[in-house]
Amino acid sequence: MSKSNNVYKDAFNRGLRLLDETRSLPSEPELGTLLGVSRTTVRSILSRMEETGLIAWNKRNKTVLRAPKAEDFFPEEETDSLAEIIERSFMRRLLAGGAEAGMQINELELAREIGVGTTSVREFLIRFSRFGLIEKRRNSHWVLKGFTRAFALELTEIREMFELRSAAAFVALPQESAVWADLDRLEIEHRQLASEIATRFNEFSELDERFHRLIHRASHNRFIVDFYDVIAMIFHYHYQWNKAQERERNEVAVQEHLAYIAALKSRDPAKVDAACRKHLKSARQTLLSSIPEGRQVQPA
Amino acid sequence: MSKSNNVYKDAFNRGLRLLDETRSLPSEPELGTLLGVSRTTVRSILSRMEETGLIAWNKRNKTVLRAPKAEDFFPEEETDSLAEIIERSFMRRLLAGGAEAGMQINELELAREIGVGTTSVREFLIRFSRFGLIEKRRNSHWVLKGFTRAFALELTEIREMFELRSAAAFVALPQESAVWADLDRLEIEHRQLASEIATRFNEFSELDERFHRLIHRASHNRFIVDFYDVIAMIFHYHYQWNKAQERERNEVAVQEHLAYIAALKSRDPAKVDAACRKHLKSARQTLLSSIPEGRQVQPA
DNA sequence: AAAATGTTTTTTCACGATAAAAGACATTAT
DNA sequence: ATAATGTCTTTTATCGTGAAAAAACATTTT
Repeated sequence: MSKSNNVYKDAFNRGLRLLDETRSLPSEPELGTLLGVSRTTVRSILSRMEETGLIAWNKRNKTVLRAPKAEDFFPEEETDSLAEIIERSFMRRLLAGGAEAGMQINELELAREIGVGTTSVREFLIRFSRFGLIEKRRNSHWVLKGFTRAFALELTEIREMFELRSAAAFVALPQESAVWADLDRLEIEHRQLASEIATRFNEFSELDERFHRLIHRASHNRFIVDFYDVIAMIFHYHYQWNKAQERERNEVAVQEHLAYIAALKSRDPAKVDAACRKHLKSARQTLLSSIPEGRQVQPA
Repeated sequence: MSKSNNVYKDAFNRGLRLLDETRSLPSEPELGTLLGVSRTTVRSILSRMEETGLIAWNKRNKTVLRAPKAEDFFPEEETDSLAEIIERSFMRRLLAGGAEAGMQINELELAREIGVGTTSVREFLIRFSRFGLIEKRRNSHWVLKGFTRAFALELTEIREMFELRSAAAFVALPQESAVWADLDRLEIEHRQLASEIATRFNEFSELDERFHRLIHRASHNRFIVDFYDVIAMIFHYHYQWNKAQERERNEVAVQEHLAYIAALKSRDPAKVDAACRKHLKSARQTLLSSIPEGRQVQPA
């Protein structure tokens, strides 16, 4: 098996959802941009849709014959890219098992365990190394640095520098800038979420990421924008493993975001700075409190 | 050819230089740590040294028979790792030829041109992507973002944030910290270089890197420390291609460093901040002035 | 002529295989 | 008993290969 066709399968599944909405599908190039794949893949998708009786396909005519059923979809797990599979496996090991700092990482073993080639694992590790959790010994193995308190502190230090600067840049943007409309939309979403927080609290992390990315983008600095990938990754896995007080935490965070948004809209740098600092401080606390390890010195 | 033995060749060359200094070589493990390679490689080296009559080797006895001659060394170009070869080729193309932003990068073409496998090129590009000069399109090619004025500004913005913070952390280090001795040593090297600047000006960039890395390390933040790799890489290639006023530039920079060092030694945060800002400002100017592109708007 | 479809070529992604290098284990020397 | 040497095993670095996917080119349709 030299390359899985997950791109095709994933696009096919997404393509199925389009069938509900229309009587006939658009042109191949159009479908390509819509699904984010090449025409080659679009044609494979259309072929299968024809074969399984979903559409009648004759050149430009792609008539929808029936609505897709559950069995028309490819199974979810077949639509993931290898990189995603490796990342999940790796993070599970890292967060679940004994992920002690200093432990060495074996490419071959990882590859065998996950059931993939070594090249894919190597490439994953190289990409992953920018998160600062692993490090390569020249001509030798990788070393796990560990998801430690030190790591969290270093991460949040940079985060705070970058976000304060981005927030300051944000308020300096002209009124015509599209970000203000984006911010208004996010504010509405926040208010909706706040009013239904009891049931929808688990939707917060996605909203959180979008909100912070919007702010970081105002820096117009690729290094700042890219750094948010590190934060997002950590928070993503962190929240999957630490569900303690999730509802309460998110409830607080939503309110902080609303205050932050209000400060941004006031365009008063001092208010923004204060609201931003307040939110970042509690975000830091949340992260730190989930990392045990901070062996307190016992008072004598 | 599945893997070049450049590790062996490079270590062999370095091993040859040890022969000048002693009458007999130390134990295999000791040589291993000295040369930074495994015992396996050490033994290959010793074998060859024996074969070519450089040493007599019998178990623990490794007697030096003669001094190494020029022809004993492996050619320099055979000691480079593939990654170094690829990086150089890539940077040459990027800085020399038409490196227009938006241009797409072709893995296969690059691999063919350099004469290496695609895997190595892929891995290089992934590693290189953290420098912010290229970007991957999902399931598709890489895109060159270009070494533009915008890039230089974004880079220096982060550099300045990080270095100011590191310098502030530096002065807060206790007197017992080893960094103060390191700083003293660097100061001496700076003074020596300053006094012979007319002939040794090209040695500055190496000293520059060591100095700034020392300061960044005081941040105790892996993201700050790692970011210096980006700066070092850019400056490294930048200086290879822009030799205009090299002597004058370096002369100024050495003096700025000395003032900066004096400020650090004074342990006065305000002075440090001022000296740091001054130096970073001129470093930024130097970098910016070498990037043409800043198409001036012609006065009407 | 512009945009779609049909066809062919090229590139990316991922694998297994192999030599270099590291590492582990067994044996011998101080 | 410790530390070296000798030997064997495992892992890393790199390549060539082939299928998936993209891209380029040619042809047809509106």
